[in-house]
Amino acid sequence: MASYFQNIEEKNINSSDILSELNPEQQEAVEQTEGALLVLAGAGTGKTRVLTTRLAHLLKSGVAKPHQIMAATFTNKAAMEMKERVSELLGGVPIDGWWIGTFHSLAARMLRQNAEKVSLSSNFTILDMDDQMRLVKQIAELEGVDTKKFPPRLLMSFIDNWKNKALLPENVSVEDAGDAINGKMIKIYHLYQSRLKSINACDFNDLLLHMIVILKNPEHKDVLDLYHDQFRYLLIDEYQDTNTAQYLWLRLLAQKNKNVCCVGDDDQSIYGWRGAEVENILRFEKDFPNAKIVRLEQNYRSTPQILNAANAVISNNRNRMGKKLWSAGTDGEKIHLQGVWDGRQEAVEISGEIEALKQKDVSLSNVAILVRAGFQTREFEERFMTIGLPYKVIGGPRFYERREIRDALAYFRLVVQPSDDLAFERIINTPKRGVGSVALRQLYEFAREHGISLYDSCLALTKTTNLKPRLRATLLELIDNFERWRALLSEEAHTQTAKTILEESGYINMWKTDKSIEAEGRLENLEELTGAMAEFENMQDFLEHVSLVMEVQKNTNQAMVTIMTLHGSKGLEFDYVFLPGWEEGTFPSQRSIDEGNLEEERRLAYVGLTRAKKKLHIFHASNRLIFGSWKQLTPSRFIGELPEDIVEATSENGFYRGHQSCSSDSFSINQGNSTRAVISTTSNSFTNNIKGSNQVGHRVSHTSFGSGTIVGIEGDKLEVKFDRAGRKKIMARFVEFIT
DNA sequence: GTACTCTCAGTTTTT
DNA sequence: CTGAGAGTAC
Repeated sequence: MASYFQNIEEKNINSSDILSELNPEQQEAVEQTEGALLVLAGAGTGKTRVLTTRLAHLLKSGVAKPHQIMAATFTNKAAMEMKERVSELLGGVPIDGWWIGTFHSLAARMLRQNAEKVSLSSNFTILDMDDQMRLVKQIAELEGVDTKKFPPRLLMSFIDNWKNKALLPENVSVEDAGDAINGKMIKIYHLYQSRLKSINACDFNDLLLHMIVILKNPEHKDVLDLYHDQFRYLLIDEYQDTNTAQYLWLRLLAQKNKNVCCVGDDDQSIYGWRGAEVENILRFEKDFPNAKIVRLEQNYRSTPQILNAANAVISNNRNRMGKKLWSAGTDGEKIHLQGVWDGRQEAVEISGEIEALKQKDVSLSNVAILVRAGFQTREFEERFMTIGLPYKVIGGPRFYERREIRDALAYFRLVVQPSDDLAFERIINTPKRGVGSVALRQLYEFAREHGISLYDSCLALTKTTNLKPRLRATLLELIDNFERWRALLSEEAHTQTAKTILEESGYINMWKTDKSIEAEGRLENLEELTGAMAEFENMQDFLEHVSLVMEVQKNTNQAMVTIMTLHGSKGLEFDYVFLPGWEEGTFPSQRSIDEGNLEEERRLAYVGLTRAKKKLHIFHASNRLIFGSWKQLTPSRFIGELPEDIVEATSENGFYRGHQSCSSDSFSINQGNSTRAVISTTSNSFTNNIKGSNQVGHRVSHTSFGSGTIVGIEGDKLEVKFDRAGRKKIMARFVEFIT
């Protein structure tokens, strides 16, 4: 560790150089190195920068050595950026091994050092959501719970909520559990936890939870003492997003030295549903009586118009600490507000705007589309694909969640960790080798009876004659393979072994012989997987990375439009930001309206608005296809909260003007057992929903009506007789119904 | 044990 | 509309 310190000394950088770029308030926050400090800062005020600079300053001024500082962030991206920036500030020192990372990765690292204290071994597996669901489902079924009525998702959400609050099964009060799942939920939680231990695994929340248990246990006071001695300084980003478990963990670590620096913004608290407690920010002064609070309100990111809009919207929230962002800038364009007919037109208009920006030599990497929910990205993807506009969807279907990747990982996991029953189950019959549900049940029963893992059951049963000869031979071969692969792992490069495993298990071949279109892509993904592995020293490290970092870094130099959720956009900024789908039910989402959780939703709007540096475009559609049926929508209440004088509203097709909700341009149809409709073929936003040729007698299908037959053509109008009664609402503007 | 067809429920947001 | 899971026929 001393070598890091020397490196920093050798670099010829002054403390004052580090600080020179900051304003007085920011400097104050950076320079106070002793005691507790809360930086309350609005969007775009450089709060993360303060945190990063403070870290560099602690090192540069010689107050601390790298391993004495722990910096926690919520996303891997934020952690990586912090590392890069710190390294840069210190003149390019290597930052490997420093305690900068996400809450989960830091806790995981600690837990590996202490796993045996919660009866795990240090090579425990970290389960992903899919594994968690399958596990809880199995348990529920064994307990006779109807998993149709109580889906695993729901069961898991009970457990997650308790874990977010740092409640162990024995601490969940009966009142807390209520009569959840007929009073069985606590028992399921108990069983879930013991099952995790028996397969030597943790879920995400356990990483923190186990550490809290250890640090709180007087028997392990030595562990707490050790960390107290080591971590002299704690730095926490996005403090408003901490849940109770994270809060307790931090407090345990901080209680001796009390050198804590948190930065946060109560207006950007958007993770309440994940257990985040904004109260943690409010409680800060109580937890650390001499805490100093620095407020940052000068925004360096956005134009006055954008700030104005953000301030206006967020001021409708009652429950906030209150702060008002200001900017020294004066120039800026009005906010562009546009109503469109439907989701398709929304995509068309936005792609048009982006093309226009491109004409003006704006780099596409400065443009983002921020949506409320993942499904909204689809319409844009289709449009961008059609017109060939480069784009990337962040947080879409994730690399490590793809089927082939999860299968491959299950093989690797089982090699490293034979007790991983979930991995075993996943690959035992993939590729198909005649070990179906019957065989699996037999293994299961044996495993339960003897309290051992499925792999060990395999091992034991193949030594007996209890299995059918064919099955026995198959399993023997498989075990033999696994033992060999495990041995290989310590002999040769892990990337080589990985390839061998996929090859010899027949997995690669399974996709090579698959005739479906995706097969080729899957093989490419597998290549990419083994490629990504090379960056890690061994298989164990790689698997850890995979479970904590779901995203794979794709380095591409092409500038692309970013499409992502509002949640994913926190902490980022773009020159041009498009905010589609500002309708009641879309944003704010129906769920948050139903649950009366509009303040968090409004904070989300605030986050979205404040991502923009130069210009904001807000869109809302009158009609949207939801679950395959058309729904009419009214503009979001948040639109009404924008100050009129900074908004420039435009509309296409003349069906929407200004801030009022759009008129009812639709009606429902239901005429016996079939529907006849005349459809205008010149209206592209409607006829794009029709598939088929335009000749009398030909069949067509419509996204809303289903299929029908063309009975007449006149000019640009088609008369179609649909097979069944239309039960959907349709736009009267483009369709007339024949009575 | 596998492959195909049918029904039904589901859309927030994520480490 | 789509995907998962169940049910059915080989």
